[in-house]
Parts: sequence; structure tokens; C-alpha cells
Amino acid sequence: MEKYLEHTKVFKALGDPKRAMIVDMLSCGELCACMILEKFEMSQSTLSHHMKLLCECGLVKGREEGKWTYYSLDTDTISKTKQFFHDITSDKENCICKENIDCCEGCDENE
Amino acid sequence: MEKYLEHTKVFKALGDPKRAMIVDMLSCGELCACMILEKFEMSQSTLSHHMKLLCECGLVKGREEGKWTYYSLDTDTISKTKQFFHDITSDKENCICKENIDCCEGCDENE
DNA sequence: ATTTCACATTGACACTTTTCGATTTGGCGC
DNA sequence: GCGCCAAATCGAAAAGTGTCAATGTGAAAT
Repeated sequence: MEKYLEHTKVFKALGDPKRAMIVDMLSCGELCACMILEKFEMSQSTLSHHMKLLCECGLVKGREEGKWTYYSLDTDTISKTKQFFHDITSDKENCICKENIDCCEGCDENE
Repeated sequence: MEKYLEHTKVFKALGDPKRAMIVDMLSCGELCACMILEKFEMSQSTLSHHMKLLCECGLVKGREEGKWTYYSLDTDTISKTKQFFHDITSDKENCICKENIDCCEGCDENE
């Protein structure tokens, strides 16, 4: 359950179109906040909030340099998320569905 | 922007740990709602709501058979989502970051 | 036809999220 | 120091989400 919580934070962060666009922008390399802000109709405080969310889930790293903050993607989190997405969408031996499921009576009758 | 909206719906759906677990369960094959319900501490109406969300984003398909509803993953949506995730997290030619960005004065000064 | 069962829908509630303007913080140049 | 700029944080309003009990619906069993 803990692993689900950790990874679903990333999905939650990507669940907003603007944040997905920000990630897309960062995929080509590091950008400072002001460059990202240029691209969106969004207040500075709102962008800052989105960047915080993206950082908190591990998808994005912030690097402070003087009065600027540069953001870039965290490739480690990305590959781990890819792996998790693959895991939960493909058949496997140790799936939670194979744990201790006792089917309800209705389904038993049907089998 | 439209493509972001479409795909981020899937991420939004996966942004809830319980829904991610449901997807995980379905990855091994079709299940009826009652079997999924067995696995969670959740009311029947809440599960129904989650299943609706998963269906609406295209990740899950519902198949009605008599009084039962069987759910399964939609592999097409899954592969498209994988592709989208890959797209927005890797460098590419036609990236939005290469469109019409005029950097703010602050950044220009810094270059 | 009546009951039962699986599931969906509704209405309500608490909680979270998105967004903004205003303020604060910290670095840089004068 | 002083003001300016980039960015974070705060406070608040509006919208969205997760959850449940209660109710509705449609199929199957009696």
C-alpha cells in the first residue's frame, strides 16, 4: 500500500494538464521558473505552487542559483514511475489479485 | 493542449492509491465488481464511483452480463498512455519548449 | 409477481485542490 | 544601506474529490 501511495503522488502531479505541459517543457533540459511562466497564463504564485508539487513528488528537481531557480526532471523518478506503471498494468506472479481474495457468494454461484 | 487534457485524465485516475490498486488487480484479467469490493474497505457506492472514473478515462472497460458487471483493462489506452508519458519526459524535436518562448528580461541578462 | 441480488445514482458532507492578490524572503546591483 | 527582481509563502475564495447511507434499476430466482 505504501508503494502505491508513493507512486500515485507522481500520477496525481501529472493529472493536471498544465503540470504535464511543464514536465514536457523540462524534458528538453533545465529551465528557470521565469521561462516556464512565460509560456502559461498563470500567476507567478500559481506556478510556484505547481513547481512545489512537482518537486514534492520527486518528478522535478530545483536548483537555486542566485536569485533564480532552475528546474529539471528527475530521471530516476521517471524510470521508477514507468516501471510502476508497467507493473500495475501487466500480468504477473505476485499480483495483489492473487493474494487472499475470497469471492463473494454471488460470484461463487456463478462459477 | 487537447492531447494533454485527454491523457492527464488517465493520470488523474491513477492518482488515487485505491484506483491504482484496482488497476493492478485487473492486470491479471477480468473481474466482477463484487470481487474487487472484497479486497477493499470501501462501500459499494464508493467502488462504483471509482469504477466509473476508471471507465470514463478509458483505462478500464465494463462488460455487463446478467446482473454482474465485469471490468478489464483497456490495453489500447494503456499503451497510448505509456507513449504519452514517454513523450513528455524525453527530449524531442517538436517539444513545446522549442515553440515561441521569449525569455523574460531577467533570464536574458543572465545569458 | 415478488423478492433478491449486483450495481448505479443521488444527496450530503468533509476535505483537498486550484487559483489569485498580497506579502515575505533572499540575492544582486547601485 | 537601499531598492529591485525572482521566487516562495500566506490567506482566502471557488471548485473539485472521496466517501457514505439511502435509494433506484434491471436481471435472475422463487
